[in-house]
Order: sequence, then C-alpha cells, then structure tokens
Amino acid sequence: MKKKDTTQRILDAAEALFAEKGVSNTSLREITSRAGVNLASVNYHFGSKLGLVEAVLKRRLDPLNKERLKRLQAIKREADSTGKAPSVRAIMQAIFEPILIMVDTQAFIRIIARSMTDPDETVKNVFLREIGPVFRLMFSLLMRALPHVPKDVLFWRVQFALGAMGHSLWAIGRVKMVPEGVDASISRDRLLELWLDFCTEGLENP
Amino acid sequence: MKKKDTTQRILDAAEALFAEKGVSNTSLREITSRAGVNLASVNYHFGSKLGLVEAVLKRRLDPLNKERLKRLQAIKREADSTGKAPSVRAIMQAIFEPILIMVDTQAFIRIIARSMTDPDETVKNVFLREIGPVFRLMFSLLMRALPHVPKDVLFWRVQFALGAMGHSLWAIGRVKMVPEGVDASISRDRLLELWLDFCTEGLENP
DNA sequence: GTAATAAACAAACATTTGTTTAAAATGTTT
DNA sequence: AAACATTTTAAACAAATGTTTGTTTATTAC
Repeated sequence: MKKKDTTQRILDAAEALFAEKGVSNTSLREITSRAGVNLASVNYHFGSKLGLVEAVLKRRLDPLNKERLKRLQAIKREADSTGKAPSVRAIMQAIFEPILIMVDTQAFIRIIARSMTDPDETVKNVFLREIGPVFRLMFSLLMRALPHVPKDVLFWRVQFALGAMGHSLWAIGRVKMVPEGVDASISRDRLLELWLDFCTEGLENP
Repeated sequence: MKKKDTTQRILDAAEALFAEKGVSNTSLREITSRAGVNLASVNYHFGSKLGLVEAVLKRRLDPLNKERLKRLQAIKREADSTGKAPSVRAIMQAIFEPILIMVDTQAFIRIIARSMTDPDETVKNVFLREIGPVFRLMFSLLMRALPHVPKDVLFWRVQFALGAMGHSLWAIGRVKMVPEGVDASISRDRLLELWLDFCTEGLENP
C-alpha cells in the first residue's frame, strides 16, 4: 500500500481546513502538519499559498461546472429542437444536483458554499472565473423559460436562489439555532427537493 | 467643533474595514491609522481585538433586533386578539425592513450581511446570540401562518429566505457578474419588495 | 491649586505568518 | 555504478500581527 501523493495529501488537508476555518485563518503549518508533510513542500509544489488556494478550488469547481454546463447545454438543445420553453425546475436542478452527485466529503460541500461568500479576494476571483459561463447560460435559459419576467427582476430572483442554495449548503449539518421540536437534520437529496420547490415558485412569480 | 470621541472613531473605522475585508483580514494598525488614533487605544478601550469585534457588531445588531422584535410582537398581539393567522409577508417584512430604515452607511449593510456568513467564530457567536429571540418568535409566527407546512420543511424554507436576504444584501452594489443588458443597480426598497415577493411565494408553497 | 484619575502616546515584546535557502535523501537515466 | 534530476527536510528569514509597558498629557474632583 503506497503512501498517497504529497500533492494530494496537501490538497486534502487544505480543503478540510479551508472549509472549516476559511482561507486566511488557516496557516501553512496547520495544513502541512495535518497532511504529514514538510512545511516547505507547499511552496515547492504550488509556488505559494495563493497557488494552493487556487488548486484546492479548481480541483472541485472545474468538474462541477463542467457537469453543470453539460446539463444546461442538453436543456438548451432540447428547447432549440422542440421550440418549447425550457423548464425552470430543470434549469435550477442542473445547477444544484451536480454538487450532490460529485460529493466525496462534507468538506467539498463547504468549499463550494464558502466560495460564494468568502471575503478573500482569491477565492472570489477563482469562483467567479469558473462559474462565469455556467451563469450566463443559466440566465439565458431562464429568460426563455420566463419571458414575462423583466430581465432586471429575474436577475435578482436568481441572486435570491443562489443565496438560498449557498446558505443552506453551508448550514447543513451545522445549524446552531433550531426551534423546539424541529428536526434540522436533512439528506442532501431532500434539501435539493425543498430548494427546487422553494425557488421554482419564487422564480415563476407572475 | 469638538473632535469625535476616540471610541466612536475606532468603531467607525473598524466597521468600514470589517465590512470591506472581513475581520481577520483587518489589522489593528489599519484600523487605528484610519481612525487617526494610537494603536494601543484599541486595547485600552475594548480590551482586545475580540472585544472590538463584539462592540462593532453589537452597536448595529442590538437596535436592529430590538426593532425586529417590536414589530414581530405587534404582529403576534394582532393575531392573538383577532384570532386570525398572521400574514407571511408581514412577518418577513418585519425581518428585512428594519435593516433599511436604520441605515447610516453602506458599511452597515455589509456588516449585517457578513454577520450571517462570516467564517469567524466571534462574528458568528455574537450574531447568533443577538438574533436568537427574534428567530424563535419569527418561527412560531410562521408556524401559525402556515399550519399546513410541516415544521421541518418550514425550517429549511426559512433558511432559504434568510440565505437569499443575506446574499442579496451582500451583493448589492458589488455584483461582479452581470449578464448582457441587465441593469443590476437597485434601490434598497425595491430589493425588499422583490425579496418579499420571492420568498413569500416560496414559503407559502402548498 | 493640587492630587487623582483617565486617556493618549511611542516603543518594545513575543508570536505567528509565508517564504527562502542549502543540504540531504530519494528516484531515474545513462 | 555514476551522473543527473526530483523531492524532502531542517533551519532560518523578514515582515506583520496582537498585546504590553512605562511615560506623558489631559481631564476631573476636592
């Protein structure tokens, strides 16, 4: 049984710690000691902490957004050929579901969720660069699905939907404030279902 | 014209910087130099950086949640006396609108928005402690407004609504990714209106 | 007016941070 | 086996961080 590649071990450790405490609250020494490698190997393999951050994010966001794009393009093809408007629910599902099917660890989920709101400039930039094409295609499809909704209104409704997604993904498993008699535990599939109900309704508002 | 109190100037400078770059990415030296006061005065007046963070948050969250609580209690009284179910829209409005009417600066908005998502433990703890009673009352009122929605489902719908609010407040004025032909600028009142439409619909889902 | 208290100040402190260096160890090729 | 390239290691580096110190200045109380 061969020891895992140093690069991988660093990425795994960094992902877990970034997810838990954020990028700027995680030191290279924490990462390397958790990974069981030498401190200097981060700079050797990734050039700098910044390079590591980018690598951690890209490892997940890249295949995730590829899958999203694939699904959205399928929806677009279908709409083009049949001439019918695409379904709002299907579009939103193409955004959320890939997160679930590509899950390895809980840290992965948090990395995605945190990418959306992290104050760190690096994180935000990588995230925006990666999601750009996905977002544009999603928006154009939603416009076709909801021709009666003004663009500017639709834009903010999409922001609401994405905010809801990010926050709930972040909250899952670590909700602090639960009212009496409520069971806040939830499966990821169920969360997807509830989210789709919620924001399909909100997006299709007349 | 007397110079502003040192404490106030520190709070103002810290709020602006925390809002812009997050707590852990802001040094005391940045804060004090922006405030035009001595470095040591933060520790003198607030004990520690942690104390300053708490003070910055409490200065805003305290009156905000007082106002929210006042409104929610009024809704409860009305429902109690008439025996009719409270309005979902009114409840959600009681959560969002106080943010708008109590606005001084843009930094204030961002402080609120960031409080909801900041990875920093201090921020999160202060935020949760402050919003606890508000959240509980809101939830119990929503249960009366929507008796047909199971508690557990309602809980996550509320998470969606809050996530949408936090994200959009954060995004306002600093949206990075805007599709062609969309005007992403929006007034706060308009945002409130759109948000209420969106999440009222989502919450009332059958 | 003088003593007591509070506030402001410059300087230094001990840590922690990301990064670099140079040597040792390991792996690969000739 | 020797030469070379790659990787790992321990040590040190400079810069930045929150905090503490001793002193000076301003304000308040008697």
